[in-house]
Amino acid sequence: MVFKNTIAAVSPVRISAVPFRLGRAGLSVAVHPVGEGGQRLPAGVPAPAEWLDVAARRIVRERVGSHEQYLEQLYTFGDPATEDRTVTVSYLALFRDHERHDEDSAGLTWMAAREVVLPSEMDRRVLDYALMRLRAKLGYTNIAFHLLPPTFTLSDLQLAYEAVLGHPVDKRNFRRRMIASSILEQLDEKRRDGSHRPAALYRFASRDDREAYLTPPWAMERPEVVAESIAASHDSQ
Amino acid sequence: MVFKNTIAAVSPVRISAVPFRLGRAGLSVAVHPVGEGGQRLPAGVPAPAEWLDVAARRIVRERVGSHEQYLEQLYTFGDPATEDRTVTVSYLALFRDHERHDEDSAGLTWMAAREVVLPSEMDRRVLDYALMRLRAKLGYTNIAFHLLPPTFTLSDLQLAYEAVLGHPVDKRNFRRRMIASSILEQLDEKRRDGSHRPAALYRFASRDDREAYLTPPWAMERPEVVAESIAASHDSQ
DNA sequence: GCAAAAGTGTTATTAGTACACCCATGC
DNA sequence: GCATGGGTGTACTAATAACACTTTTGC
Repeated sequence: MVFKNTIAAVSPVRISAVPFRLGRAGLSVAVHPVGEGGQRLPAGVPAPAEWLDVAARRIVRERVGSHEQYLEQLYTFGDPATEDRTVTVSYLALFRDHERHDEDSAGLTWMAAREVVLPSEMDRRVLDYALMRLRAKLGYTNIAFHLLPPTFTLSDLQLAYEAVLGHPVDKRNFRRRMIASSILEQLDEKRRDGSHRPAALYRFASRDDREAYLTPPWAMERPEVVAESIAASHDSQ
Repeated sequence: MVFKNTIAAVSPVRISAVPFRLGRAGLSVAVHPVGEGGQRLPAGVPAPAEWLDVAARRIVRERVGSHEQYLEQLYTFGDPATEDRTVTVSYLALFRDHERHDEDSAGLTWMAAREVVLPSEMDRRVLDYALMRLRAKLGYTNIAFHLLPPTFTLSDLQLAYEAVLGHPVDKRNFRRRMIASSILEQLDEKRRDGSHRPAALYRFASRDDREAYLTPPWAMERPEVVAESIAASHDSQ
């Protein structure tokens, strides 16, 4: 007997995003103010014939008013508490602080992550998970770069790590690790911005992030790489 | 202006699972035969008022005919190729070989992973990703245990790793690492199963998997502190 | 006694951690 | 000349990787 993959029921599908950036106040999230001092995460609905990841990108850009530097699907929640069996697909989005943001493009504001108050249980779950993933990924990917401008100093980079992690890291060990990783490329210019020694400027040496792990290669759009990696995962016996 | 999180459209939501177990032929997948030598991954639809993870568990148990040892959500795909905008939520499921499986409970059969032929593009994506995640997780979690019976020898465990990874690992380093991790507990009994020295039997010392996210040591500080800091970053100031 | 799998240590290399002072600049 | 952040090295410890022989059993 062969089972039919029958599709019987339908559910509303919702996309919910956590847009992060690094501001003067540290790690910030873009939220919609709602009610008395509460906020809600930006969300939306995919259009017909639209991949979820494409829909997420569109929704994030519409709401935030600028282009994200990084987008990653997190987790999908089915909430039985909702009458209509809403399914929420959550995304993490990273922005550069220096990019122009139409602050009020959609009633959206950037708030320090620790000051956000989310009345929605689902929103809290999504934010918690996004933060956890972001922190974890600092350790084994170059994800932090997506929060920084194209050129930056090692101190900038370290501050980014500390802002996300929530605790200080050792300067010498940090710099050694970063330089050893050889994803940084030192520029000739230096940045002079105060009464102190100028800081060397860096940029990323390579475009291809190795966020390989949790993000499937085909979920990121790099056709050639995708094919190879999928092939390899079967061959390697 | 405050944006409404309007839920306008609905989509069929489908759950697709990759049930793995370790058999004599190495890593096997449970599939439905379909067409001429092709297969399809087991799939189903969530019921009303059912969490996705609960639905996935139910579907996997119905199809495979026994209880999975481990279940994890993988990725959610919106396939614009389907007329009705089907959304597929994919899951990884691990089974113990020795459990009784109603082989034909739903026309389902276990096949060596490398021999599976999936006509569906979506099915191939899901299987590829499941395998990638399973392999990656071997390295930093005790996920392999869910593929083994309650008691096992170190050789069993090593064979499990090798079957999933697809390459041999060093016996002495493997045993040292496993024992050092102190998640194993040696039993008094030994297993005699051939004309050779009997092997010591082990079981898992703890129930709680630490699939703790890939948290690098230097991002960690002390465990409690991290927990606090995650909490703190949400509690409104 | 021999086949078959279990079990066991050492060495070399690499990665991580802790820690404190001098350097270049603007004012 | 002093305040400010930029930049540097060393010693200790822990983790990883490579590598081959002895032990216990069934027959």
